[in-house]
Amino acid sequence: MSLPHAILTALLEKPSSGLELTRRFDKSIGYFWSASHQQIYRELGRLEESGLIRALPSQGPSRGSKKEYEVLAAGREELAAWVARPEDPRPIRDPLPLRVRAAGVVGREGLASELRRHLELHRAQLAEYEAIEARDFPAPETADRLQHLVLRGGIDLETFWVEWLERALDEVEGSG
Amino acid sequence: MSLPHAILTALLEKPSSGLELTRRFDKSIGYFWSASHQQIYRELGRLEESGLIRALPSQGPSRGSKKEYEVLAAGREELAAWVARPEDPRPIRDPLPLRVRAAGVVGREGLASELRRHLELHRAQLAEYEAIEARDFPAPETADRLQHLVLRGGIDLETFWVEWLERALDEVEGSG
DNA sequence: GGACACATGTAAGAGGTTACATGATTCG
DNA sequence: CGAATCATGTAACCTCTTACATGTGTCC
Repeated sequence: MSLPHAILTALLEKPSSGLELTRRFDKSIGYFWSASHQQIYRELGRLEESGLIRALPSQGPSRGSKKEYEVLAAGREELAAWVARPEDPRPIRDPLPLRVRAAGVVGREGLASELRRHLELHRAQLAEYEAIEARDFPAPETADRLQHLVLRGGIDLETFWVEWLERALDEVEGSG
Repeated sequence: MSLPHAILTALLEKPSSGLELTRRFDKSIGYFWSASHQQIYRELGRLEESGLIRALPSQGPSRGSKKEYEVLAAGREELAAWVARPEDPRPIRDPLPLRVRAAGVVGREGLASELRRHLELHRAQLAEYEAIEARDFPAPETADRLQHLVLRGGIDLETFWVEWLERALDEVEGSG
């Protein structure tokens, strides 16, 4: 039940249309959540129906023409409640370490190239985040500290992957 | 499409029943994948139907009595192919950093206690993994290097969370 | 035989992915 | 007006979660 809250947060930061939200999910929200446009449109419909957001007045048909949403008081309250609501960490599900383990059983053929490919992808993501940090959070800061904290999380998580993949490649190429 | 491959790996390491698999998923497989017993029984059925595994001969009804599975040649081949198959990293979805970001918009009420709770959970998980490492991988090793690598991944990932949560708590308690 | 752990299974529904459908706007 | 892009939406399907159902073996 996190997608609706991710959307509420994004809409509070700035009222937007579905496609704009989709793009923002690809960027900053995407540090820790992702969603396709199909998911977002469906969820916007549900949120509107439950009275947590509303579409800004506009004319024209529903298909094809832009529709902007803003958060209502009930939506802000729901989001504030969610921040404090106890919710356990999600179980982890990442196929890559699983594949490394499988390689230990059935052989390492083809593993190294996949590890290299993933390493490059994570390095690129890390570089992107670091560029964002340099641009948006220069110098000892005063504001937006929580948003910076989330970005640091993204950076540190990508750093973890890069380092783990480097070690994995050492192991696989060194002895395989 | 990773659950079937996780099961194939586990069954190759040791032929097992559904419940035994469930327990092993809670332990070592669980470093990077989790699954409920419902998922596992369903997937075992599918894998058997596709001819990748088979149930070891036994008598008795299907409900209530133990049923062990082993991997067939086709299953081993499928797993080896999966190790080498290009597959992009999964999009990240973690609600906790999202909640931190939401707190930046609607206020930090109740956030610190959730962060503390998660910090304790991750510290406990980290301690558990480190105990496993001390027990199963003492001294400069010779074998099981890939499995150790996966465990190190689990340890480093938990370490990331612990450090990020400590920083987050500093931020939230220090100024909030 | 009652309680309890062991063990397998069914069903409904939410969340996510993939593929496709359709209208509006802009630019050459 | 044709093509590309912007923009919203539908449908089918798969995975995962939650709740429940049912049978077996053991110990008292």
